[in-house]
Amino acid sequence: MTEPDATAKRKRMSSGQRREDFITKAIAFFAEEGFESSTRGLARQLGVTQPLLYRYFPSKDDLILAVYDAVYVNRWRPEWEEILTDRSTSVEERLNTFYRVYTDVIFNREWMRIYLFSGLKGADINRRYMQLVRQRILEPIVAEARAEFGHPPSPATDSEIEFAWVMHGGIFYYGVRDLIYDSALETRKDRVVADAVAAFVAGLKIKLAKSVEAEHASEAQRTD
Amino acid sequence: MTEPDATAKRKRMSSGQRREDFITKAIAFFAEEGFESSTRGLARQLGVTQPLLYRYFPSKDDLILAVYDAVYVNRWRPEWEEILTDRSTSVEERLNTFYRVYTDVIFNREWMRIYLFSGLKGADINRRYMQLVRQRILEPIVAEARAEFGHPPSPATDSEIEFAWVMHGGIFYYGVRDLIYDSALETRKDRVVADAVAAFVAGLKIKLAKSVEAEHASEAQRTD
DNA sequence: GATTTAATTTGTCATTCGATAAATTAGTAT
DNA sequence: ATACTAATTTATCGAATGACAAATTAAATC
Repeated sequence: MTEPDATAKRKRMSSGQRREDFITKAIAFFAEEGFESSTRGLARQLGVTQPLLYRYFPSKDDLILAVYDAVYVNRWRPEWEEILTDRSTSVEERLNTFYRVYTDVIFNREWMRIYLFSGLKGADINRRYMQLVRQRILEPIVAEARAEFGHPPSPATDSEIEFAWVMHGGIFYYGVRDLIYDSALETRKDRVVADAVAAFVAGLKIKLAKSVEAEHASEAQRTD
Repeated sequence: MTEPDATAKRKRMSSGQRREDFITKAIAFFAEEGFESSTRGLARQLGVTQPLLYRYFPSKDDLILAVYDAVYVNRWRPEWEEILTDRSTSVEERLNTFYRVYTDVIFNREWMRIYLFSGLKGADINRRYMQLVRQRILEPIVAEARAEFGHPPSPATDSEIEFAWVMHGGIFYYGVRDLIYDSALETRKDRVVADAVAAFVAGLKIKLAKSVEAEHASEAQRTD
């Protein structure tokens, strides 16, 4: 439709290339139209007939699983975890660096809409993804902050992780507002992230200090 | 299915009652199954035949519009805005009170899933809702904070509103994690809100002070 | 109890859906 | 050029979809 289709009939791709092409374009298609959209509509965008899809994927659901894999698994960068634990800079700086590169990956219409659609279709995939975020991102963040603030390295409490989740979710939701609703006011992403990170770091410092206080108090009078 | 259907054939509702009943149950149905689900499936849950729906709503889309109205318009409470501007207590306390009652309304699976589904179906309704949140909730919050911190009452900057959005979005996303993904760690809602609010208030105080600094500096040397 | 009104169901339509089988055709090896 | 292989299309199935028209039936009115 938009493309002039240079080689009028550019048929016969190799099996591997075609499969990759299908997945790439299926991501774009499902991101816009949702997973309930027809395989015929997808085939139209692929410039191919609908039954051909079934030579590469046994069923529509299998194609969707391949899409999940391409988005959630393949786009995850192990370096992210290294950024957060590199103690040559402050936690605040590391958080800014991390969210800069992390949002470079997830702040695009495709990723976000696939994420939202998949979450509504069935919570499992998103739950798994959120567990990954928790273990690989939020737990290290809290642990590193504890260390920097001079607290003993005990496992993060649920309440602390949840506090990190609120920052993370706030930044994520900023992306949703910007990329899905075109409603972001401040478009300088790095500035929004910097403000959120600064508030989180300062907030966590206070929160950790308070929990130490509370612990001392309860230790003194043996009360919960 | 779950209900034993007490009055085996409880037919003939009044037009008004039936319409209300349809909308109420359509909210629950579409929240679970999505707006693409069939009118026959909905009719089954209503204990009624499918064509009857078309005596009350000209089309499926009209029914969906009625659902939007019931969720977004009818559940909005004007008192919310009063809570935020009641200067007999601190801004932090007001924010805690507000988010307590606000989340009492929107933190339920139905509301949240309808919100997410409608946002993916077409951004308009959600954009309108977000504009309402901005004008009636976030603008007042920033204005009240400015006043409490002794700043002159100038209109909130985009960056300040965005900062408030990040708190709001963080709290919202906490609800999503809790109610849609069953993945909230800290289930004491009020505690999560209190932490988020405290970090926001402290963060905004610093942010406002910084922007005053920057303004003075630029005034002194006539530079942007 | 007969009549009227309006709520509800039965029956049906043209489309669209995911999926399969069989026919075709492009590219490669001989 | 011929034969073979694999990519792709054509044709088609049964089920499900939104919507409409006509028949039915419960409840209100007389």
